[in-house]
Amino acid sequence: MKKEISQVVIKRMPRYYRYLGELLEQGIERISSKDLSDLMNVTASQIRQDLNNFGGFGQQGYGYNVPSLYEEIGKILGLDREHNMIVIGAGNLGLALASHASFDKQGFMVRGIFDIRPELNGKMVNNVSIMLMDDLEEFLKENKIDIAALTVPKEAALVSTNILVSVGIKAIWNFAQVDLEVPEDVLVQNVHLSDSLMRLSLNVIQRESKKNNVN
Amino acid sequence: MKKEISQVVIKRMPRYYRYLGELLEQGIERISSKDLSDLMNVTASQIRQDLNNFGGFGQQGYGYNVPSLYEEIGKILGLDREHNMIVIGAGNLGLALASHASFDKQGFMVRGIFDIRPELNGKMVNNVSIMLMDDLEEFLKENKIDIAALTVPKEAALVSTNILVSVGIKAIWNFAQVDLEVPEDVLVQNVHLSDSLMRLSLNVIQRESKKNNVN
DNA sequence: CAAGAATGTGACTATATTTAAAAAAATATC
DNA sequence: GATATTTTTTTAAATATAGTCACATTCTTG
Repeated sequence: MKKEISQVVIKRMPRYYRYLGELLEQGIERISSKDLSDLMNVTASQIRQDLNNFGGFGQQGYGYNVPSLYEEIGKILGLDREHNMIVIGAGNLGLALASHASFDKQGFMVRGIFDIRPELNGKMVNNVSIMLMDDLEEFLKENKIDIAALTVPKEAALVSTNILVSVGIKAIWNFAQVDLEVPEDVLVQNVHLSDSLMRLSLNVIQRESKKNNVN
Repeated sequence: MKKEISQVVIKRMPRYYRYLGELLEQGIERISSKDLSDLMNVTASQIRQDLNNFGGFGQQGYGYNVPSLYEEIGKILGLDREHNMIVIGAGNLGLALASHASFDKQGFMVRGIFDIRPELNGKMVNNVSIMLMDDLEEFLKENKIDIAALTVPKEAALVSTNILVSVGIKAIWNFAQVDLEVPEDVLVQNVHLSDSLMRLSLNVIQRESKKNNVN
């Protein structure tokens, strides 16, 4: 029986990967959980426990081998394979995602961009062509797409989601300001920018009121 | 003695605000925590407890008044005031933030965009002018800016952060792939898009391996 | 081969969430 | 119009989850 890995742990994995990548660039061969914890401002035991969810990558008396741990976490994150992506919405946000170099590098390949505006049809962005929303369904039937990024307004997002789900897409990266309703086997990863900004604002206010408070 | 509000609670507040906004649009006057919980797929007790962190907004036997709760949560999130923002980086992502209509509506006003590329200097985006990075420091001294959004590469983000901090900016909305080091009184809200995408990827893999597992 | 280093793991503590009990307000009933 | 009943929030207690600590075990290294 495999234990389910909790979302809090999953959330931390990309950050480990990022720091390991930097250590790798610096040519550092080994690192202890203690040294990594100092670098990342988390406890060493959390690092050890997080990693142990996926396996024992360290070695007593030695620590962790940077190149090998980097590779292992990469595998855990699925960066050892290619992911075929499409972007729905050719606005600034959609274009930003489609032309983001580091996604390519990590194996997330944008295979198409879709928009409702006819004047954009056929335009190329970063070697990927913009197509019409009307062509989405057929495109999805002809190409094996793993992930769809939604960068369209609320209503359009709901319509698009129905198409995506009906064609069998299993992962949606949602930037629209709405919670998508999808079948159980479809994963949705939300990036609610407004929510994030409001959180920042709330924290600012909390900070202020705390400061003004006679403690 | 005021109890500190935990980040998990803060994270949920914008979502409540979003749903309350939709109820308001639909002209719904009152709602019980139970009905809201069905709508939002969280437990009713969590809603009540979350809201009670900020005050008693409900009424026994009645539930919550939608317009008034919407307004109260708005205040909590700081949407009753104007926030002056700048965007650093006039790439697609920066432009997306600068031209995002709903930020304006919620009181987050973009007052300037900064970029290193001289050819963009003076261009207008959504009634806001693009300025040179060299002019950033002076601009910040002459204008009261509350929030700076960082949409530049790693190295540029670190340089910009130093300027921002030195001039006294207290809130940074960070889209760069790096953890910023700032004094204790400066708040950083990270939006790590790559991390988010990797998390989606990891979850997809987890889902797959679970499916293939003989349980 | 022995001393030191650092992981992996189980026990403990803290935090977060849910359930349960109590209190208050609104509506129904006489 | 007073009283009983229902609704639903509050407050408190219990459970579940997450994070930390500490140590026995294992590996490295001189």
